[in-house]
Amino acid sequence: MGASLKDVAARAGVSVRTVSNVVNDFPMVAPETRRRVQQALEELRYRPNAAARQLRAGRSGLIGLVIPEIDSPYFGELASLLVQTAQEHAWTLLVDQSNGDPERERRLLEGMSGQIIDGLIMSPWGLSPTDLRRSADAVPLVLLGEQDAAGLIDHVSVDSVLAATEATAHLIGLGRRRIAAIGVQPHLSNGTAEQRLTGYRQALRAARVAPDPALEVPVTALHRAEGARAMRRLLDGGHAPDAVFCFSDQLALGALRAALDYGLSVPRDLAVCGFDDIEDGRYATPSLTTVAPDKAEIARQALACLADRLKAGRPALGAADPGDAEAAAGAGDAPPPARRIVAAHRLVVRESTAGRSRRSTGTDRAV
Amino acid sequence: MGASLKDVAARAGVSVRTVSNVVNDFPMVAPETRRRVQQALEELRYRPNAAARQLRAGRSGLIGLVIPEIDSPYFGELASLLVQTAQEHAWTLLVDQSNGDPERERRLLEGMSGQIIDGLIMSPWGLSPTDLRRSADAVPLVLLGEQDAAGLIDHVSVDSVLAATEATAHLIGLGRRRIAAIGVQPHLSNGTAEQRLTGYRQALRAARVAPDPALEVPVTALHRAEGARAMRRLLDGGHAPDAVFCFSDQLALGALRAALDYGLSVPRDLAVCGFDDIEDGRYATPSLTTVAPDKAEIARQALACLADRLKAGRPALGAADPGDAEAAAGAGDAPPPARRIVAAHRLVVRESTAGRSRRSTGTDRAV
DNA sequence: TCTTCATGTTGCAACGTTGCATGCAACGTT
DNA sequence: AACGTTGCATGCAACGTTGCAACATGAAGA
Repeated sequence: MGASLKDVAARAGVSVRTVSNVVNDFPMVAPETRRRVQQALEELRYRPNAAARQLRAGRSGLIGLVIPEIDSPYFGELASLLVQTAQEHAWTLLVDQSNGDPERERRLLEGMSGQIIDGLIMSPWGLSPTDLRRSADAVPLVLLGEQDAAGLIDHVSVDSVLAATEATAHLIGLGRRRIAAIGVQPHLSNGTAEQRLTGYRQALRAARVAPDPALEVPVTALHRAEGARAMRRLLDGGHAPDAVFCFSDQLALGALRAALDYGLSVPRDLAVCGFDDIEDGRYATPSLTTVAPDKAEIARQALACLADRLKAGRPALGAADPGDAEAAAGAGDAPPPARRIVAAHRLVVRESTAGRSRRSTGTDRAV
Repeated sequence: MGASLKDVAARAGVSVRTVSNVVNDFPMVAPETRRRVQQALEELRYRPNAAARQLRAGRSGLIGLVIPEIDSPYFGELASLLVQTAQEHAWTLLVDQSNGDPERERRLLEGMSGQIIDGLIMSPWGLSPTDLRRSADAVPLVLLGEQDAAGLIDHVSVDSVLAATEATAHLIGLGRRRIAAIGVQPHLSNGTAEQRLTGYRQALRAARVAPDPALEVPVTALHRAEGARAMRRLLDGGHAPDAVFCFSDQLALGALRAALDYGLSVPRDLAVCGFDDIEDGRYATPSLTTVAPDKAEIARQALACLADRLKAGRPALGAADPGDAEAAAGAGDAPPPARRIVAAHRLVVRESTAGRSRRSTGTDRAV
């Protein structure tokens, strides 16, 4: 255990309180005293004890992040942005992964909630918004993802229906008509797959392309292996499509690989479009057309939303500005309704759906 | 703020201490009392306050993890394994990223160290072992990576020199003689690139292949873009190699992409080998031969090492078994010297260096 | 000289938890 | 009847920090 305020006080010959005043940069300290205390602080390598601070102040500066998988590129990139953005709020991120397991999601939610962390950002796969609402009580919660939390919980996501419509319309615009959709996930609660399927169907209907149930392929996970399996199934089953919209880039990369294995040329024989804009897709051969959610905006909005809740929720212990405290208290009476924040997205067209030569500069972000 | 022991005690009509006894499953509580308390606990949805517990007990159950980038596949996979393995130790991981910036590494090290976290796992890029030793004091520290911490700090890594030798020997075994190395990083302190370069050179020497400085290409980062740039430089500069050993899979995937853009056939014209065994490499076209560090073992060993230090370092507050406390105290006298733990690795040969047909089942982990 | 004031400095209490020591019944033993 | 023993329950203190109120000190004003 390191040095405490008491140790420093003893060494500098002042009271504990004065040391605290120096540490916290309070004005009412004589220059000479401040100097002496600062020297003692350095000599003893004093570091404030976060646990004690939190116990007093009721906040820790820690934000929990629960995602299904840290090692999936999409969540990795998102987590990275969240960690970076959190630094701007002077927050540290406590990352845990649920593997999409509802039980584990609940345990993390209840275990972290109300404890140690000031707020929680979660991308649920297994729990429904109602479950989430019931389990989360103590701290503000912001969801990432498409689930319909209808006024129950704040959440941030892109408009997946619209994005899927645009992606599918893009494929239709290439003259494709047998467009498969890979990534249907009936068992998941988060609504992502549903919304993308809805968008896909809407685009087909709008273009008067007859839907074919055989072209809607379910998967059990969003990994490459599943994408490859789905594509093989399509090709083996005699349902060969001329384009495929995958609900994630990983699925698309797996599908791409399988198609190439079957001797297909992409995009000539098969156009491939993904979703997420992960880095791998930019350097795949051919590079992958995809829907790019504005991940930086998602991170920014999620944290901003949490910041708002924190400001409103707690009576601002020791608020410096009385006017501000007033406003916070006023907002605190009627907890503001849950927000639904929609982040931007754009369709990034690359080689896997373009007519361009394969011998191009390659990526839209080449160095 | 949630309910405290005091609230529960008031409701159950017992003392605070008794509630604590129930919460902690102490035996000396009458069944009837226990029942009453438990009911009160549930009614008030009591959750123990971690800050207060830590303040008392001196430990938090939190382990810090500082890695350069969460979104790089290698560190993502490693972080994922660490989080999972940490669960077995009943630890939660606090993840932060340094971007390899020495200043930021130092800040994280000092800021986290001694505070809130019980231990720290770090993969330094910018700080030298000496710097690290100076900054880290309060909590046990385990390094991940190749740097030579010579007895200063515990660390876990694969034998990069040996692995690089094997990889290069594999390329030589294919009959290749103009073997490039992509990934030299003169400015980094972590020793990874140096060791892999050493291994590469050793293999060349052992096979009596004349080294060519023009084939050793530096990079400024381990990303795909840099790999592509390096490969273009090799091909444009008239130093066309017939094989390339990249110090990371990401570099290899970038190099692969650039080679394909130049119309080369891989592996016919150019054999490509990477390092890390990230998932992308398994599904690339062609799939990527690589050195696979045993990441699960790295995670396991790092946490086990930390667990040892924790057991030895602190006098086991309230040790249940006196014999055990004795042993811990005995070990505590002379802090055991820093350990160097070497994790296993293996060379995974895939399409990018094999003579196999391109139309294969693809990956060595196909589903 | 006595109040008023500004400027520094300090003691006390409390945040929620748990180790330790003690309290207090009811019981069986001498 | 006095005693130790056992089974439960409780009070006190402390972990390190900070809000609050109070305290000194000296200078300015009445």
